Amino acid sequence: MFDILRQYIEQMTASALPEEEVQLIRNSFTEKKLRRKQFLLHEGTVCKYMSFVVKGAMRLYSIDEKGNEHVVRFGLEGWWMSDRESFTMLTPSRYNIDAIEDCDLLIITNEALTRLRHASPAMTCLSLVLDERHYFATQKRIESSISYTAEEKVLHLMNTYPQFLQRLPQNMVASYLGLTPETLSRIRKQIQAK
Amino acid sequence: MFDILRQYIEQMTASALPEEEVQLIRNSFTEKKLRRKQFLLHEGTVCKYMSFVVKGAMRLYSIDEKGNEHVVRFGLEGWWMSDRESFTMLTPSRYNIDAIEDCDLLIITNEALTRLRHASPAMTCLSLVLDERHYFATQKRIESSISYTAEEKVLHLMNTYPQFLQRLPQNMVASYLGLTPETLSRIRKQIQAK
DNA sequence: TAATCGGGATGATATAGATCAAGTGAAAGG
DNA sequence: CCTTTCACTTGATCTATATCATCCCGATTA
Repeated sequence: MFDILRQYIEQMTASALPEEEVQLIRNSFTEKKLRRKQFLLHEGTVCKYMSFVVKGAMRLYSIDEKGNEHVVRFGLEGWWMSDRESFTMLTPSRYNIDAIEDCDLLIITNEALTRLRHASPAMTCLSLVLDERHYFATQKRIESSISYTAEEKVLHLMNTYPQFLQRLPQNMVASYLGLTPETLSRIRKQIQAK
Repeated sequence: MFDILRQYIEQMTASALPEEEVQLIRNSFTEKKLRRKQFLLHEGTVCKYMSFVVKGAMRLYSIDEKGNEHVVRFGLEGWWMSDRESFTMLTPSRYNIDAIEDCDLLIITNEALTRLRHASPAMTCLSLVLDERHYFATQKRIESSISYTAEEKVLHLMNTYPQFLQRLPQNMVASYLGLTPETLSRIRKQIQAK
């Protein structure tokens, strides 16, 4: 399980990890399995773990006063999941994280991550690279949410993350796009027809 | 002008800058004044500068095929402005940045910033702090854009950035929220009536 | 003193997308 | 194996917001 993370880090930082650093990193993470529908984070609690998704699919979502769920983000293989604000600031989260499919995770506490960042140059580098990519991706997502029609949003998603529509429940993808499931269903049909 | 940046850095990193580092930082930035409606970045060109807004107001926006402008982000005093993806990757930008009011800026090139980050611990720390804050802020903005009604979006903006509605043209704020100027105008009236 | 212009307000109307409701098929769970 | 649930589709209707068209006002500019 850890080998996947190791490969991932070497790829993202474009450098081989010295054996010493591999051990350091390995010892900082814990394996965790989550069954479908199990929670990694409950609203109102502090997000104790940052988790690396080795296998499976997760989502981070909020629930409004009317009880509607709003999917803010998905996590598939090779993605990180946590409510970063809660994780970093140790404040109670307004979000939930649960497993959409059975998951294999590698989790790390805030404390361990902080220590690791100081001890491992590769982890420092990884953080920078990920923050940068996240910045680019969210800017595009914001732009699409303020400028695009529903159909454009779906087409854009099909280009950016084609896996989402193939793999994840459509009602969750609809929520992620800020649409209703009915609208997403109709628009897909419409797109298909071309 | 530079003193503002210095204070800002000391505040954000919660530590006093040694004089040597102050000089290093000062020498990395250039002063630039921009008159209202002048551009810092034109779509199709590479974003050469990251700029710190000492005074004034700017916006980063895209233009769609129909010629509509979409404001992705504003920059007021104490904010940074650039198309980070273009700035970092040296790729042509799809965005424009121009001045909404006359601006005083401190600008830095990618090369100088990279050098500075290596030479100045404070700048390294600043980058981390800013990335983190940006992460928190964009997650909330995405959540609001997928979950809120128009009225909720306006109320949320009034809580988060009350300056925007007082200081910036309403049509630009509407665009930032993904609404039409007419809708924003009506909703404000409606909110006022309570 | 106009004449112009850009931002904002407001009314009338149109429409994209939401909501409500029903039916279907597949899969989860006892 | 049944049966209960859930995701998805489709149709009918509703409504929030967009669009279109004027009008207004204050700030430039001629």
